[in-house]
Amino acid sequence: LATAPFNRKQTKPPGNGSPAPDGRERGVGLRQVAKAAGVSTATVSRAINNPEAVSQDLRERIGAVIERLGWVPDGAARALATRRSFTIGAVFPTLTQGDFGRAAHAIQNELLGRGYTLLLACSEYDLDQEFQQVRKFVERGVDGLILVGQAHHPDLLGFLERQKLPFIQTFVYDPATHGTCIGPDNHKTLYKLTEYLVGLGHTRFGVIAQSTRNNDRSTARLAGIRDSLANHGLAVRPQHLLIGQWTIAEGRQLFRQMIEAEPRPTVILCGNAYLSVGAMVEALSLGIKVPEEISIVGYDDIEIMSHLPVPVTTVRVPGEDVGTGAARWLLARVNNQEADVALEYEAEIVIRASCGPPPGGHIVREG
Amino acid sequence: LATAPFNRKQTKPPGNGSPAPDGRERGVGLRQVAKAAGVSTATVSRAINNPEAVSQDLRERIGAVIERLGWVPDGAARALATRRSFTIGAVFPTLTQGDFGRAAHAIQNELLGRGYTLLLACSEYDLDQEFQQVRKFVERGVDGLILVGQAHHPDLLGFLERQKLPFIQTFVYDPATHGTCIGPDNHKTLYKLTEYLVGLGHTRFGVIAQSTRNNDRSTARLAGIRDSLANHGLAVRPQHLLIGQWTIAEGRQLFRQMIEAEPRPTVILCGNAYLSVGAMVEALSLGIKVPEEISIVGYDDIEIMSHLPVPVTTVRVPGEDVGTGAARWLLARVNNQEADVALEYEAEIVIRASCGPPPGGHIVREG
DNA sequence: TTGTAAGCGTTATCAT
DNA sequence: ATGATAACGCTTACAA
Repeated sequence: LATAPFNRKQTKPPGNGSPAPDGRERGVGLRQVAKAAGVSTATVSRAINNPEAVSQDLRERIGAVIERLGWVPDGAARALATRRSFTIGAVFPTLTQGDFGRAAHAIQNELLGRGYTLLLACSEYDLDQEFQQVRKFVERGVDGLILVGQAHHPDLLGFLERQKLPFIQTFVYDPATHGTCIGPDNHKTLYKLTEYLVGLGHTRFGVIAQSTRNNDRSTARLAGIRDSLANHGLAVRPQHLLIGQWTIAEGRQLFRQMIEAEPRPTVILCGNAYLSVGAMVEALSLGIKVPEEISIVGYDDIEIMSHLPVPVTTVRVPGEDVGTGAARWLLARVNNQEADVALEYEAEIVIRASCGPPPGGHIVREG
Repeated sequence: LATAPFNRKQTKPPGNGSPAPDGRERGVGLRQVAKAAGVSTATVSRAINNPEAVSQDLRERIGAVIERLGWVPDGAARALATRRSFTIGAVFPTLTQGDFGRAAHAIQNELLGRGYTLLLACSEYDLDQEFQQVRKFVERGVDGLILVGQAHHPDLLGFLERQKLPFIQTFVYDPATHGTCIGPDNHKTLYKLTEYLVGLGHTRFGVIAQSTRNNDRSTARLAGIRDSLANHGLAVRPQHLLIGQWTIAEGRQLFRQMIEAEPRPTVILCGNAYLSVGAMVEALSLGIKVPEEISIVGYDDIEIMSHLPVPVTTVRVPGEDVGTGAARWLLARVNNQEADVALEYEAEIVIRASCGPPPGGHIVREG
């Protein structure tokens, strides 16, 4: 039935062929340009996509006509014909967080320079929403996809697999999954940071973490802390593990809660910049001396952290580099080229005044 | 020549017609779905775009097949056929500034709920870059465009005009251009704010403004300040007008410069949140009492401003509302409907501890 | 309600 | 170097 062939070309209404089927004056298109320049559509197409293949003379004439008519090529038609959209999609949990904003910027710059457009969306840390955004992007025909982290909707990766869509997961690096991720090794980073703090003599660690629900990076960081502490026979007490989101207000409130715990921790590790700023600000307003009475460290570096009365020690994730690297790597994949990009980006521990030895503590170094 | 008709349909290579031209197994498409469901492509198309027009039976069968085959409709083809992309483009100067970030979020939510996708780009306050981004968006076939401010590349508006592309300019409202803009009236807002400060008794106004180059909102705000002051026979002294960008570091530096001016201003108006935070932080670190010795006010409200030891008085622009309104208004235009949206959004003056009467000053009230 | 087939505005493959 | 024309994958009259 529906598979039957049908070749009755004669059925076509009279005046036909390819160009200008009837008298309708649609907006300017390739055909109008071609006609006005007295050449074929193929030549105009070549003139813009592969100028060298067209004679100097024609190239100029066509350029002039395009200018005069104000023609803008139709991306949809082009995408349909080439099966490529020259578009890359990126889904971030949020854009208002320091390193994501920096990365988005870097990605856009990198893509722009190579003729690609970036489609940007926010998932608000919601896996379903992320999946939905990704589907949208796939429908829009993106040539590649940039995601954050490795925790996704259970169907997401399979979906991308079936669509044969190149993608890269950013802000994560795990040797075990080399080739799919780009960013810092979250576990290693917090392991190092914790080692440093243990080295200062700290023994009671408070953690104000971002929720690990739908956030594998947060999970990895927590594991890094735990593994380091375990090395020294230490652990985070239950009452010293608090969960927050991304506001200064929460940071303040959780800090207050933390210092009332028994025993009081000697240092507080915060899951992101806002929580740490909140903790710092609250300490200030309570008149608690940092780092003399308690040390505070953050994660991610936003400008205010270095301008507070007691600047906050933190981890600086090279968001720009991660973004640029992700874009480069992805474009290489999209074009079946070899990608010459680093996949692991070391996060830097930025030591500022907010951490020191524990109160009454003594430096204990392994060795 | 190129205008000659050509009707030699017979030239076509053998096996043709419309569907499955040859044996190639391309990815799943509408045709594969139709074939698998034993219906025509038209029916499948209707089943997804206009389900009511298809019998219950078929609708379910088709849905199952789509699911099984994992078909994702091709947006480019759809856009080509419908002449619509269900895509809206937005170009912001930056995303890392409070109100823009909020607006972007709001726009995205509004669009998502109505089946549109948002394309987001940053111009970095550069008019050429803005124009370039807009051109890209037009090529991508956006159905509408969201811009910030009224200052654009000289050819931009004409370009949009010729493309007959609906657009709206956000974060500006000027009764003179009603119908093209949505946001607060920048002139009015700073006029009001200045009146308030004059009312507190201030006479020497320092201004740390954002550059007015390529920034009509900044220009309007400056004019608002000047007009209000003129009403009282006052003016901003040249040495009291400093220009910055958007970093806390600059705010600090310019604050230092400002308080060394002769005479010292009694109040400093900052062009954005970061400059005001910088000023506040610098005052703190210099031990200058705010507001006793000098008052500080900002523009735009970011969380940290209310958490500093002396919270900063500022103007809160309803970025979410502006974004939502802009999206609604634009979609209405795109669909030739009446837009039932407010175009002026009053900015709110958020009074906090950072401003008070001038040192040794007395309250002077007009009237 | 369902099917047929003509576009949508490009690109790309052939010829010439 | 240039021209003719068949796709590209979908929507949508129009027909049945």
